[in-house]
Amino acid sequence: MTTVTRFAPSPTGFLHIGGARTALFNWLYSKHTGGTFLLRIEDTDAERSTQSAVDAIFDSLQWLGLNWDGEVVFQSKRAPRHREVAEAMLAAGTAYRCYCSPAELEQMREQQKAAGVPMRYDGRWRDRDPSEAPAGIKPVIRLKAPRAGETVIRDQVQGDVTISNEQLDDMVLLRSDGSPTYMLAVVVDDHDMAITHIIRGVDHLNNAARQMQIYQAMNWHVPVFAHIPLIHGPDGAKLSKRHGAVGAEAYREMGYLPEAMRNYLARLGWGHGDDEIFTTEQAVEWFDLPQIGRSAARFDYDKLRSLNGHYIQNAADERLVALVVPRLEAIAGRKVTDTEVVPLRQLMPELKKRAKDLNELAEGASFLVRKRPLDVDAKAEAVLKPDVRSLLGRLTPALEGVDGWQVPSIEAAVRAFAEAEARKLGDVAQPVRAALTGRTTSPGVFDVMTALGKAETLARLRDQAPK
RNA sequence: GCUCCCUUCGUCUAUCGGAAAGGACGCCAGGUUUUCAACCUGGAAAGACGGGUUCGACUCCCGUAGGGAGCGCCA
Repeated sequence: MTTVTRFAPSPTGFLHIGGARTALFNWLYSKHTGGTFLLRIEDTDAERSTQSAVDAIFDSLQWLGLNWDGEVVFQSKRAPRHREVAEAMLAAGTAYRCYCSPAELEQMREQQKAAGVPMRYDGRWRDRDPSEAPAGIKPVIRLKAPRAGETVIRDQVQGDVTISNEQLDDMVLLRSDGSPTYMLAVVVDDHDMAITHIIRGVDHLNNAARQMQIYQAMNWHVPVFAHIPLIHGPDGAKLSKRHGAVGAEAYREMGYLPEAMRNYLARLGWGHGDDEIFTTEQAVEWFDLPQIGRSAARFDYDKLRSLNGHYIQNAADERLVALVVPRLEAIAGRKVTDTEVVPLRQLMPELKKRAKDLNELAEGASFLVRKRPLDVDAKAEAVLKPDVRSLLGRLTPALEGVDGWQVPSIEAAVRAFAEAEARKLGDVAQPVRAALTGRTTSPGVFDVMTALGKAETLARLRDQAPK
């Protein structure tokens, strides 16, 4: 049997980072088993669903490289089929009409709460004759759930979870306006889409029991369940807006590489021995359901950044150049010219060692596109003391005579200068860095000087030398 | 309130009845260096608590505490 997995988000906002991981796990499992990965948009809540959220989901999944197979299924378009199943259940006697008003149900719940008993629909219309139906009330259709026995979910992650059927009430399948509820819709869609494995967050674990009752009522084959733990914020609390970036697209903006996200997310709640850094191909090869942990994991930015730094270091220079140029343009407030891209490309091997995200990479390269006189940050300013500035003043003439302007010739000249000044090389190099980049961190100064060219180098040095 | 789930270094995790409880991030120290970074070496750091079961428990069972999820004509 080939496996069919699915990712089924509701389009009520951006793609949550937990949702991204759920999608990743489904994707990995389908690839691992050579199966199919489907996407279904659960947009039955017309009130909260938006087109922009749908677009954001597509966009984020594509960015993460989690491509789905076949056509996207929109749940809202399947309402007639959901209704059809509800009618079939009615006909089969596994569902019934309930004429309770919302107010009546509210009252019932309050009484139950006051009495300290579980809040559940008491089944008052379960065996009542429809002829007793009050006029003017449009009924809902409820599942005639088994009242005795128990429902056990054989979960690949959580193990066997047994829930007494007494805990489960007769849930609404079809609302009074004829629209299907989520519970009905998921089951019907998963069945119709021939989903074999349902991998989703544990927040659906309790739902799984109710859904199983629908499968059983319809005599449908029950798919394999795997309920994965949730991701919490760094503080251990449920991930929410106040944690900042919770949408996948925010991570793209923050300069994370999709392969780093995949690696990090895969490692959150799943593991393969001591392996920390692995390719997506390896993840596909190794991924399996039983290896998924049962406890919630906290989102650790430091570890993500560390991984991202690793992937940046190993990324092709050309790719990084392309990713960084727009960010450089944002910093410079103008287009980056083709001639400026040349030194950027040249310095990329050194630049990328010093960045944990694309924004840091752009910041590190920004001296290449900044105009003179350079803005100098506080740390660099601290380096440029008066005596250091006069030192730079003396260095400039020494550099003017350098022929060839390549690393060896520049280095020879600077070393000779340092020696003549009875200074260590570092005493000269650090001020030069500060003057040329306005920062205290950069690639090697000789590389920077070569990239900048002789004229620009001398000009920037003179800018910082005493007048 | 009721039901279900979870609990190993600060964080992510390995362990699947017998190990000095391993790795990674972060942190600290050292090395290298032209600064920072990268890189290399070393270090501190964990089985929530209490009972069992067993010759022997991080591993199995029970309880307590803490955390999470669910209990809608939301998804």
